[in-house]
Amino acid sequence: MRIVFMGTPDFAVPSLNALLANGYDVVGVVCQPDRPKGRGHKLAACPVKEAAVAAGIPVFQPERIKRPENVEVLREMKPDLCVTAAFGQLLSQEILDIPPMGTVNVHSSLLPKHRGSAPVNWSIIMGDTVTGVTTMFTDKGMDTGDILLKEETPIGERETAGELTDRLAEMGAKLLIKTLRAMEDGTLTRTPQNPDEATVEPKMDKELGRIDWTKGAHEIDCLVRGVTPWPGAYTTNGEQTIKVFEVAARAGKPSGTPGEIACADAKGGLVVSCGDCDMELIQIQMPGAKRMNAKDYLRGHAMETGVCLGKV
RNA sequence: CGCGGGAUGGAGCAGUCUGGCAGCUCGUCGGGCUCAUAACCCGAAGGUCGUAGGUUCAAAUCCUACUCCCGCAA
Repeated sequence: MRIVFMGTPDFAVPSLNALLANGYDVVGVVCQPDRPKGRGHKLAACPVKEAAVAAGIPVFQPERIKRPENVEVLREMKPDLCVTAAFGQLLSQEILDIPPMGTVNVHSSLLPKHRGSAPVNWSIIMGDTVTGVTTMFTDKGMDTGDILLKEETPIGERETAGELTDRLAEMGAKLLIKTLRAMEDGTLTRTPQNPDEATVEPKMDKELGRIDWTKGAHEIDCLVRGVTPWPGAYTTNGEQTIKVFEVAARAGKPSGTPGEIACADAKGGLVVSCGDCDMELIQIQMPGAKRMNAKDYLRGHAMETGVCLGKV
Protein backbone atom coordinates (compact mmCIF):
# COMPACT_ATOMS: atom_id res chain seq x y z
CA MET A 1 0.00 0.00 0.00
CA ARG A 2 1.51 3.28 -1.12
CA ILE A 3 1.00 6.03 1.46
CA VAL A 4 1.60 9.76 1.12
CA PHE A 5 1.98 11.48 4.48
CA MET A 6 1.04 15.12 4.94
CA GLY A 7 1.99 16.92 8.13
CA THR A 8 4.17 19.71 9.39
CA PRO A 9 4.81 20.26 13.13
CA ASP A 10 6.09 18.11 15.97
CA PHE A 11 2.64 16.65 16.53
CA ALA A 12 2.79 14.85 13.18
CA VAL A 13 6.24 13.31 13.59
CA PRO A 14 5.28 10.32 15.80
CA SER A 15 2.55 9.38 13.32
CA LEU A 16 5.00 9.40 10.43
CA ASN A 17 7.53 7.39 12.41
CA ALA A 18 4.84 4.92 13.47
CA LEU A 19 3.94 4.27 9.84
CA LEU A 20 7.57 3.58 9.05
CA ALA A 21 8.14 1.45 12.14
CA ASN A 22 5.14 -0.68 11.25
CA GLY A 23 6.37 -1.33 7.77
CA TYR A 24 4.01 0.88 5.83
CA ASP A 25 5.27 2.07 2.49
CA VAL A 26 5.47 5.83 2.80
CA VAL A 27 6.32 6.92 -0.73
CA GLY A 28 6.25 10.65 -0.13
CA VAL A 29 5.90 13.34 2.50
CA VAL A 30 4.18 16.67 1.98
CA CYS A 31 4.73 19.54 4.39
CA GLN A 32 4.81 23.32 4.53
CA PRO A 33 7.71 25.12 2.85
CA ASP A 34 10.75 26.06 4.90
CA ARG A 35 10.08 29.34 6.64
CA PRO A 36 12.45 32.03 7.89
CA LYS A 37 12.89 31.21 11.52
CA GLY A 38 15.00 32.10 14.49
CA ARG A 39 17.26 35.09 14.95
CA GLY A 40 19.29 34.88 11.81
CA HIS A 41 16.20 34.99 9.52
CA LYS A 42 17.46 31.68 8.17
CA LEU A 43 15.16 29.19 6.49
CA ALA A 44 14.35 26.27 8.75
CA ALA A 45 12.86 22.90 7.91
CA CYS A 46 9.75 21.82 9.78
CA PRO A 47 9.99 18.79 12.09
CA VAL A 48 8.21 16.49 9.65
CA LYS A 49 10.65 17.37 6.89
CA GLU A 50 13.57 16.58 9.15
CA ALA A 51 12.07 13.22 10.04
CA ALA A 52 11.37 12.46 6.38
CA VAL A 53 14.86 13.40 5.27
CA ALA A 54 16.31 11.24 8.04
CA ALA A 55 14.24 8.35 6.74
CA GLY A 56 15.23 9.00 3.16
CA ILE A 57 11.71 9.80 1.97
CA PRO A 58 11.13 12.34 -0.82
CA VAL A 59 9.68 15.61 0.51
CA PHE A 60 7.30 17.90 -1.35
CA GLN A 61 6.78 21.43 0.04
CA PRO A 62 4.21 23.31 -2.01
CA GLU A 63 3.29 26.84 -0.98
CA ARG A 64 -0.29 25.99 -1.97
CA ILE A 65 -1.15 22.34 -2.46
CA LYS A 66 -4.36 23.22 -4.28
CA ARG A 67 -2.61 24.66 -7.32
CA PRO A 68 -3.07 22.46 -10.39
CA GLU A 69 0.63 21.77 -10.90
CA ASN A 70 0.98 20.70 -7.27
CA VAL A 71 -2.08 18.47 -7.45
CA GLU A 72 -0.42 16.85 -10.44
CA VAL A 73 2.75 16.15 -8.44
CA LEU A 74 0.62 14.47 -5.82
CA ARG A 75 -1.22 12.43 -8.43
CA GLU A 76 2.08 11.15 -9.80
CA MET A 77 2.98 9.76 -6.40
CA LYS A 78 0.11 7.33 -7.01
CA PRO A 79 -0.90 6.96 -3.38
CA ASP A 80 -3.38 4.29 -2.37
CA LEU A 81 -3.98 6.20 0.84
CA CYS A 82 -3.13 9.61 2.20
CA VAL A 83 -2.54 10.32 5.88
CA THR A 84 -2.73 13.84 7.24
CA ALA A 85 -1.73 15.15 10.65
CA ALA A 86 -1.63 18.88 11.34
CA PHE A 87 -0.66 19.60 7.76
CA GLY A 88 -1.70 23.22 7.82
CA GLN A 89 -3.47 23.45 4.48
CA LEU A 90 -6.97 22.44 3.53
CA LEU A 91 -7.26 19.82 0.80
CA SER A 92 -9.52 20.30 -2.19
CA GLN A 93 -11.96 17.63 -3.39
CA GLU A 94 -9.70 17.12 -6.36
CA ILE A 95 -6.89 16.10 -4.03
CA LEU A 96 -9.12 13.96 -1.84
CA ASP A 97 -10.18 12.02 -4.94
CA ILE A 98 -6.61 10.94 -5.74
CA PRO A 99 -6.06 8.09 -3.23
CA PRO A 100 -8.56 5.28 -3.88
CA MET A 101 -8.65 4.29 -0.21
CA GLY A 102 -9.26 7.82 0.96
CA THR A 103 -7.46 10.21 3.27
CA VAL A 104 -7.18 9.59 7.01
CA ASN A 105 -6.56 12.46 9.41
CA VAL A 106 -5.21 12.37 12.95
CA HIS A 107 -6.77 15.12 15.04
CA SER A 108 -5.79 16.07 18.58
CA SER A 109 -9.20 16.41 20.16
CA LEU A 110 -12.37 14.40 20.64
CA LEU A 111 -14.25 15.45 17.54
CA PRO A 112 -16.59 17.09 16.89
CA LYS A 113 -15.29 19.21 19.78
CA HIS A 114 -12.45 21.58 19.06
CA ARG A 115 -12.27 21.64 15.31
CA GLY A 116 -9.59 23.93 13.96
CA SER A 117 -5.86 24.22 14.03
CA ALA A 118 -5.27 24.55 17.77
CA PRO A 119 -7.45 21.93 19.48
CA VAL A 120 -5.00 21.10 22.24
CA ASN A 121 -4.60 24.72 23.28
CA TRP A 122 -8.32 25.36 23.26
CA SER A 123 -9.24 22.25 25.20
CA ILE A 124 -7.02 23.45 28.04
CA ILE A 125 -8.07 27.09 27.78
CA MET A 126 -11.74 26.07 27.95
CA GLY A 127 -11.04 24.12 31.11
CA ASP A 128 -11.81 20.64 29.72
CA THR A 129 -10.83 17.78 32.01
CA VAL A 130 -10.79 15.16 29.29
CA THR A 131 -9.49 15.26 25.76
CA GLY A 132 -8.08 12.75 23.31
CA VAL A 133 -7.28 11.96 19.73
CA THR A 134 -9.59 11.16 16.83
CA THR A 135 -8.94 9.52 13.49
CA MET A 136 -11.29 10.45 10.69
CA PHE A 137 -11.72 10.46 6.96
CA THR A 138 -10.61 13.85 5.79
CA ASP A 139 -13.18 15.74 3.75
CA LYS A 140 -13.34 19.18 2.23
CA GLY A 141 -14.32 20.98 5.43
CA MET A 142 -12.31 21.94 8.46
CA ASP A 143 -12.18 18.71 10.50
CA THR A 144 -15.69 17.75 9.46
CA GLY A 145 -15.13 14.24 8.09
CA ASP A 146 -16.55 10.95 9.35
CA ILE A 147 -15.05 9.70 12.60
CA LEU A 148 -13.20 6.38 12.61
CA LEU A 149 -11.63 5.84 16.04
CA LYS A 150 -11.26 7.88 19.21
CA GLU A 151 -9.20 7.54 22.33
CA GLU A 152 -9.64 9.59 25.50
CA THR A 153 -7.20 10.83 28.09
CA PRO A 154 -7.60 13.05 31.16
CA ILE A 155 -5.92 16.46 31.13
CA GLY A 156 -3.51 16.86 34.03
CA GLU A 157 -4.24 19.72 36.40
CA ARG A 158 -0.82 21.21 35.83
CA GLU A 159 -0.41 20.09 32.21
CA THR A 160 0.55 22.65 29.58
CA ALA A 161 -0.42 22.61 25.93
CA GLY A 162 3.11 21.62 24.98
CA GLU A 163 3.14 18.63 27.31
CA LEU A 164 -0.33 17.53 26.27
CA THR A 165 0.54 17.89 22.60
CA ASP A 166 3.48 15.54 23.07
CA ARG A 167 1.27 12.96 24.76
CA LEU A 168 -1.47 13.24 22.17
CA ALA A 169 1.05 12.97 19.37
CA GLU A 170 2.11 9.56 20.70
CA MET A 171 -1.50 8.51 21.27
CA GLY A 172 -2.42 9.71 17.80
CA ALA A 173 0.36 7.67 16.25
CA LYS A 174 -0.87 4.50 17.95
CA LEU A 175 -4.46 5.23 17.02
CA LEU A 176 -3.44 5.81 13.42
CA ILE A 177 -1.85 2.38 13.21
CA LYS A 178 -4.90 0.85 14.86
CA THR A 179 -7.10 2.62 12.33
CA LEU A 180 -5.10 1.38 9.36
CA ARG A 181 -5.10 -2.18 10.73
CA ALA A 182 -8.88 -2.04 11.08
CA MET A 183 -9.12 -0.65 7.59
CA GLU A 184 -7.09 -3.57 6.27
CA ASP A 185 -9.20 -6.06 8.25
CA GLY A 186 -12.39 -4.51 6.97
CA THR A 187 -13.59 -3.94 10.53
CA LEU A 188 -13.49 -0.16 10.38
CA THR A 189 -16.73 1.73 10.82
CA ARG A 190 -17.29 5.37 10.03
CA THR A 191 -19.55 7.64 12.04
CA PRO A 192 -20.67 11.02 10.79
CA GLN A 193 -20.05 13.89 13.18
CA ASN A 194 -22.99 15.45 14.97
CA PRO A 195 -22.81 19.08 13.84
CA ASP A 196 -24.82 20.20 16.87
CA GLU A 197 -21.98 19.18 19.19
CA ALA A 198 -19.28 20.76 17.07
CA THR A 199 -17.13 23.63 18.27
CA VAL A 200 -14.61 25.47 16.16
CA GLU A 201 -11.88 27.72 17.48
CA PRO A 202 -9.41 30.00 15.71
CA LYS A 203 -5.71 29.39 15.54
CA MET A 204 -3.43 30.67 18.25
CA ASP A 205 -2.65 34.35 18.27
CA LYS A 206 -0.16 36.34 20.32
CA GLU A 207 -2.83 38.64 21.68
CA LEU A 208 -4.64 35.63 23.10
CA GLY A 209 -1.87 35.17 25.66
CA ARG A 210 -2.44 38.53 27.34
CA ILE A 211 -3.55 37.88 30.90
CA ASP A 212 -6.71 39.63 32.05
CA TRP A 213 -6.28 39.95 35.80
CA THR A 214 -9.96 40.69 36.35
CA LYS A 215 -10.68 37.05 35.48
CA GLY A 216 -10.81 34.30 38.06
CA ALA A 217 -7.78 32.27 39.09
CA HIS A 218 -8.91 29.06 37.41
CA GLU A 219 -9.59 30.78 34.12
CA ILE A 220 -6.21 32.51 34.19
CA ASP A 221 -4.45 29.27 35.08
CA CYS A 222 -6.14 27.47 32.18
CA LEU A 223 -5.18 30.26 29.81
CA VAL A 224 -1.54 30.20 30.91
CA ARG A 225 -1.30 26.43 30.55
CA GLY A 226 -3.24 26.49 27.28
CA VAL A 227 -0.90 28.92 25.52
CA THR A 228 2.36 27.54 26.95
CA PRO A 229 4.87 27.24 25.41
CA TRP A 230 3.36 28.94 22.38
CA PRO A 231 2.22 31.66 21.79
CA GLY A 232 2.92 32.16 25.49
CA ALA A 233 1.08 34.04 28.23
CA TYR A 234 2.20 37.49 29.21
CA THR A 235 1.38 40.57 31.18
CA THR A 236 2.96 43.98 31.22
CA ASN A 237 4.64 46.19 33.79
CA GLY A 238 4.70 49.63 32.24
CA GLU A 239 6.72 49.25 29.05
CA GLN A 240 8.04 45.82 29.96
CA THR A 241 6.50 42.60 28.75
CA ILE A 242 6.63 39.81 31.29
CA LYS A 243 6.15 36.35 29.87
CA VAL A 244 4.38 34.05 32.29
CA PHE A 245 4.92 30.31 32.22
CA GLU A 246 3.38 29.11 35.44
CA VAL A 247 0.97 30.54 37.98
CA ALA A 248 -0.65 29.20 41.12
CA ALA A 249 -3.71 30.42 42.97
CA ARG A 250 -3.38 31.51 46.59
CA ALA A 251 -6.19 30.76 48.99
CA GLY A 252 -8.32 33.63 50.27
CA LYS A 253 -9.63 36.90 48.96
CA PRO A 254 -7.69 39.15 46.59
CA SER A 255 -5.58 41.58 48.62
CA GLY A 256 -5.75 44.33 46.02
CA THR A 257 -7.29 45.41 42.74
CA PRO A 258 -6.84 43.07 39.75
CA GLY A 259 -3.24 43.14 38.52
CA GLU A 260 -1.91 44.81 41.66
CA ILE A 261 1.36 43.42 42.99
CA ALA A 262 0.71 42.28 46.55
CA CYS A 263 4.16 40.92 47.24
CA ALA A 264 7.47 40.96 45.39
CA ASP A 265 10.47 39.58 47.24
CA ALA A 266 12.67 36.53 47.05
CA LYS A 267 11.09 34.97 50.11
CA GLY A 268 7.38 35.51 49.47
CA GLY A 269 7.53 35.29 45.69
CA LEU A 270 5.77 37.45 43.14
CA VAL A 271 2.10 37.66 44.05
CA VAL A 272 -0.56 39.48 42.03
CA SER A 273 -4.25 39.92 42.69
CA CYS A 274 -6.78 38.60 40.21
CA GLY A 275 -10.56 38.60 40.11
CA ASP A 276 -11.24 36.17 42.93
CA CYS A 277 -7.99 35.69 44.89
CA ASP A 278 -4.23 36.28 44.81
CA MET A 279 -2.01 34.39 42.38
CA GLU A 280 1.67 33.64 42.55
CA LEU A 281 3.66 34.04 39.34
CA ILE A 282 6.00 31.11 39.67
CA GLN A 283 7.94 31.09 36.46
CA ILE A 284 8.46 34.21 34.36
CA GLN A 285 10.72 35.68 31.71
CA MET A 286 11.73 39.30 31.34
CA PRO A 287 12.80 40.93 28.07
CA GLY A 288 16.28 39.83 27.09
CA ALA A 289 16.53 37.47 30.02
CA LYS A 290 16.04 33.79 30.17
CA ARG A 291 13.12 32.00 31.67
CA MET A 292 13.49 31.75 35.44
CA ASN A 293 11.65 31.36 38.70
CA ALA A 294 10.17 34.66 39.85
CA LYS A 295 11.91 34.24 43.19
CA ASP A 296 15.27 34.00 41.44
CA TYR A 297 14.49 37.10 39.43
CA LEU A 298 13.64 39.00 42.59
CA ARG A 299 17.01 38.16 44.15
CA GLY A 300 18.67 40.49 41.70
CA HIS A 301 15.89 42.93 40.79
CA ALA A 302 13.55 45.10 42.78
CA MET A 303 9.86 45.27 41.96
CA GLU A 304 7.51 47.69 43.66
CA THR A 305 4.44 46.38 45.36
CA GLY A 306 1.21 48.24 44.76
CA VAL A 307 1.81 48.84 41.03
CA CYS A 308 -0.62 47.26 38.63
CA LEU A 309 0.38 44.73 35.99
CA GLY A 310 -1.43 44.46 32.68
CA LYS A 311 -2.25 48.15 32.39
CA VAL A 312 -1.99 49.28 28.79
C1' C B 1 24.42 40.59 6.65
C1' G B 2 16.37 41.71 9.80
C1' C B 3 16.35 44.74 14.97
C1' G B 4 17.97 44.35 20.04
C1' G B 5 19.65 42.45 25.16
C1' G B 6 23.10 39.25 27.65
C1' A B 7 27.51 35.79 29.63
C1' U B 8 30.85 38.06 36.74
C1' G B 9 31.46 31.96 43.21
C1' G B 10 25.68 27.26 43.42
C1' A B 11 20.98 31.09 41.89
C1' G B 12 19.65 36.16 40.47
C1' C B 13 22.29 40.75 39.75
C1' A B 14 25.80 45.40 40.37
C1' G B 15 30.52 46.93 38.75
C1' U B 16 32.29 48.20 32.31
C1' C B 17 30.86 54.68 30.09
C1' U B 18 35.63 57.38 33.35
C1' G B 19 41.19 50.87 33.55
C1' G B 20 43.53 50.64 39.90
C1' C B 21 41.34 45.86 46.60
C1' A B 22 35.85 40.77 43.42
C1' G B 23 30.70 43.79 45.42
C1' C B 24 24.97 43.09 46.47
C1' U B 25 20.44 39.99 47.62
C1' C B 26 20.18 34.88 48.51
C1' G B 27 21.82 29.80 48.80
C1' U B 28 25.50 26.22 50.99
C1' C B 29 28.64 24.75 55.33
C1' G B 30 30.00 25.59 60.66
C1' G B 31 28.66 27.93 65.29
C1' G B 32 25.08 30.74 68.41
C1' C B 33 20.01 32.13 69.96
C1' U B 34 15.07 29.84 70.40
C1' C B 35 9.80 25.42 72.75
C1' A B 36 10.55 26.04 67.57
C1' U B 37 11.41 28.07 62.49
C1' A B 38 11.93 29.35 55.86
C1' A B 39 13.08 34.25 61.54
C1' C B 40 17.49 36.57 64.06
C1' C B 41 23.09 36.92 65.44
C1' C B 42 28.40 35.37 64.44
C1' G B 43 31.85 33.03 61.21
C1' A B 44 33.59 30.23 56.79
C1' A B 45 34.10 28.00 52.13
C1' G B 46 33.31 28.89 47.08
C1' G B 47 35.16 33.08 41.12
C1' U B 48 40.18 30.87 34.72
C1' C B 49 34.81 37.80 35.43
C1' G B 50 32.08 33.06 28.20
C1' U B 51 36.80 31.77 24.74
C1' A B 52 41.31 33.45 22.13
C1' G B 53 44.48 37.32 21.03
C1' G B 54 45.90 42.64 21.48
C1' U B 55 46.88 47.64 24.13
C1' U B 56 48.80 48.94 29.18
C1' C B 57 53.03 49.53 34.81
C1' A B 58 48.04 47.53 35.58
C1' A B 59 42.07 44.81 32.09
C1' A B 60 35.68 42.20 34.51
C1' U B 61 36.47 47.33 32.48
C1' C B 62 39.60 49.59 26.31
C1' C B 63 40.46 47.12 20.95
C1' U B 64 39.83 42.67 17.52
C1' A B 65 37.93 37.90 16.45
C1' C B 66 35.04 33.78 18.08
C1' U B 67 31.41 30.67 21.03
C1' C B 68 26.95 30.21 23.58
C1' C B 69 22.11 32.16 25.65
C1' C B 70 17.76 35.26 25.23
C1' G B 71 13.70 39.26 23.66
C1' C B 72 11.33 41.20 19.06
C1' A B 73 10.13 39.72 14.35
C1' A B 74 8.62 35.35 11.51
